[in-house]
Amino acid sequence: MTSADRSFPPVRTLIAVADARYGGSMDTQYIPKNVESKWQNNWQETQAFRVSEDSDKPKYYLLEMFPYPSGRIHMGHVRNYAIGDVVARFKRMQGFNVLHPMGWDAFGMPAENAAIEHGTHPAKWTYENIASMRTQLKRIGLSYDWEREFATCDADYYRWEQLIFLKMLEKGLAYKKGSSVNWCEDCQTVLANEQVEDGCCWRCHNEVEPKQLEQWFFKITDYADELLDWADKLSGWPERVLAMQRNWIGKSYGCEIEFPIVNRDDKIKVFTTRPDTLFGATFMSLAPEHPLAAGLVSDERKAEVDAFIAEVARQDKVDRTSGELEKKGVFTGSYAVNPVNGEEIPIFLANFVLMDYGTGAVMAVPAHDQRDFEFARKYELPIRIVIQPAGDALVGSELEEAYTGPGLLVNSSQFDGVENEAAKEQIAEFLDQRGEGRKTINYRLRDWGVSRQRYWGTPIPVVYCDSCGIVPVPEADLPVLLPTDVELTGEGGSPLARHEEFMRVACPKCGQQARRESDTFDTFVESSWYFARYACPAYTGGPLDREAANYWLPVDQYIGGIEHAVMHLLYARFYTKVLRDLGMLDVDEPFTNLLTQGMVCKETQRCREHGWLYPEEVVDGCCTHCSKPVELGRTEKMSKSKKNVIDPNQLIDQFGADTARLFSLFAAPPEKDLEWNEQGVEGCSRFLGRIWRAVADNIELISGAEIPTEVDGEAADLKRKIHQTIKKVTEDVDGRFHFNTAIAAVMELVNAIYSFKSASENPGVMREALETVVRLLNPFVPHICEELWAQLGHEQSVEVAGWPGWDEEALIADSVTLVIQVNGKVRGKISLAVDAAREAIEAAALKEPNVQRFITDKQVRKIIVVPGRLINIVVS
RNA sequence: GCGAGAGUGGCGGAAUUGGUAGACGCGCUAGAUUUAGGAUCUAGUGUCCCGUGGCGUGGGGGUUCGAGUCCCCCCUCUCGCACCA
Repeated sequence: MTSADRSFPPVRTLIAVADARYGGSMDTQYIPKNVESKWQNNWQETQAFRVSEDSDKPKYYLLEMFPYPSGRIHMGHVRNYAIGDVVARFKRMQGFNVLHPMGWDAFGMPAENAAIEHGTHPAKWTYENIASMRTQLKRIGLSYDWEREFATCDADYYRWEQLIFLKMLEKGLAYKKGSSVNWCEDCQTVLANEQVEDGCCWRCHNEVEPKQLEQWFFKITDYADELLDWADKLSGWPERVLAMQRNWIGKSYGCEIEFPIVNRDDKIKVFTTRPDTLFGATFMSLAPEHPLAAGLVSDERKAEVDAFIAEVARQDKVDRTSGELEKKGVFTGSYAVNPVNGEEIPIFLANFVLMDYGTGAVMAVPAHDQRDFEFARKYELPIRIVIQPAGDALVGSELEEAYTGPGLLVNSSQFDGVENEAAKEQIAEFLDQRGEGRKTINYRLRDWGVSRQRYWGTPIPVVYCDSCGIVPVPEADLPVLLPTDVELTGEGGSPLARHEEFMRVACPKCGQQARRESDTFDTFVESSWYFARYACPAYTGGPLDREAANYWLPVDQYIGGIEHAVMHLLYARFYTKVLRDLGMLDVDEPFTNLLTQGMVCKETQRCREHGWLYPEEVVDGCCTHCSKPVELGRTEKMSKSKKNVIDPNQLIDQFGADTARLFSLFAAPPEKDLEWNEQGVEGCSRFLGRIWRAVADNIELISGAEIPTEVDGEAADLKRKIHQTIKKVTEDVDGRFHFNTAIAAVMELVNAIYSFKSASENPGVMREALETVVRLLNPFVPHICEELWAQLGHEQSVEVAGWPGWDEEALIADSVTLVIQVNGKVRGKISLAVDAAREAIEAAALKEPNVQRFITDKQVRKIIVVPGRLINIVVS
């Protein structure tokens, strides 16, 4: 790739303009406050970041995960949006038509809780928070197209979500069923499986309990295979996110086998991935909640079994699935028949069998499954070897642990001697022919439960009629508006259910009095398609203007936190495929590239008497309340509870947005955790002051200077450094997101500017150096760069000037320093002409006095010359 | 247990294909300037005896002229999943 295609604008004419605007002088002191408000106003007035589809430039859609409008931005937001803004500004300077929108994930519980606590209406609370956060975001100087902003609680947004739901209902992708769901008593609502972490609510960490309820579900399981297959094609995603999603989908190949129950006209279905071990099944284990469990219990065993069921029910889900739990069970008194050998095996209930995986029933093969093995030993059940590893002869009674490796089948009648992998197929085939089983694929993934028993969300647009049953709200009647006059007390279930006027509705089908659905959607539904709506936020003809959506989508780069690896990112992928299949969109996947940024961390500080302390409560290592020395704690994610937080607003007041951005980008690469450090912030502030002074000190000197193409001596070195820096920064930013090293490279260039002694003889090169610094840093610290660019005499925004290209010619040095090694150890350095012949290089290296010391009296066996780098003299 | 990633100065972090380990910043030391400064500038700063030099990227082995980087074994840490049948 060559460069220099974007040459610097003719300097003299622009200087005249600059003189007119600035009178040829500039403040010697950098005052961020003045600079930043000036340029923020300028961007707003000129609508600098507005985009539309009608452009000759290639499109680039950059998106950061939109925030929940809590009312205050935190450092995590600053980091996330600073990273995004670098990419947006960089791509724009590179000549892309960049869509960079922002909006609000505005439905959700905090608004409702605020209403319950303080009596403010969720809508008022939310929109006021949005207004305040918008102001805060604008202070960071982010280059959003604010014209596209929307909040998901806008009826103009959620009405289309309701329409998509109706279409999903038509296609059978949305359905209602009664089942055991995850109930969070604290949040007074149901949660999807993805939203339960270690048995606790992802939001409030309260323990989740099972509850039998009728709920709406989205058929994400229909897309399990596609979601899984595409996980292999998303090369722009971090491997760990894909791994988490694959894991969550949990596809496993196996066999469903039916075991008739002795003396009953019923069968128990089990799922197994090991049909090859079927002849080794010596008992069966059922989940205590299994629907057949109660019916299987003989009278004399009833008391014992009931006690066991009650005991398991008392255990919470965390313990139940911990793996540490002792395997326990109880015999039901009933027997099942192994379909392949007619053997009658006892049926147990076991605490480790989960109702929500597979069929809730397991054929137990103790010889070849560790859990069954432990269970069998405890209850003295037979252990029968059916797979023998090569060169070994296992004996069931002598086994110390289950054998799960490969081998040949034994004790398996007609399958004896078959290799076990092949036997999986053969036994499945055998069962299938006899109608006793079939090959199946089992998924861990469950359908997405989307009903929420809360007020502040999108109303689910259906009506319940005594005669007609579930009736969808006709499209023409959308939106089903969320009523504003509700009473929020936090008690007595969903507030909507108590709202008579909302609930009472005529059945759209028969006209009889009916009632509305009082549940609202999970707020993850809104965030599953907002990125598509940004393509056409004002479109009134449907959820998506297909043309606009197809122009912008997919999102080229998505940036956000890892905490959404499974929830939001899986739902958004699912929704994209649904929208595609509904004919609203033509893309398969929403996000081509994903960057998951690390957390913002800070050291914690604690006073023995006053507990955790905010940074401002500590002066000279002592607590401001009691003057006792403060204990330093671990570096942890910034959180209010540990008080190790930095308020972005205060930070910007003190140092300016550019410094806040610069530190967020410089202190660590984006995907790693960032450790906040006050002195590091000061260092960044100092660096900006250094650039400002470099321009101010030279502004008169370089006024009117042309950028030369041919220079020599020290000026040639500086010119080479300029172009090396352009190359380095371009390569670091473009696709690699190595912002920290890109900034370091510019710092080196600034250091070179300070060391440049012959500026007065070479004002043109000085100009080139300063202008390059400004252009390269613009994506990182745009306010100061816009200001300096104007001070340097340019009329238009530095973004218009574009991203600088490098000149390959300027990279070439006349001479090059080569390291001389003897046996791989550095013994000297020589400077030689770039085009020096190999013989000359070798000769020069051997002549070096210090090299001589290490090779005299030795035999030179070999000389390795790595052009431009080093010479290694091998001696013995 | 499975999966992903990491281990480099006092600290945050560099080293893109095997080629000068420690770029850049913080901190620290000294000097200059200043009424003073937590401002600015200059120089130094992995470690070991002063220096020529020796040692040094979690530990041990290997490949190579040459290894932070490649291969084998081991240790530690972080994150995710986990009685998944």
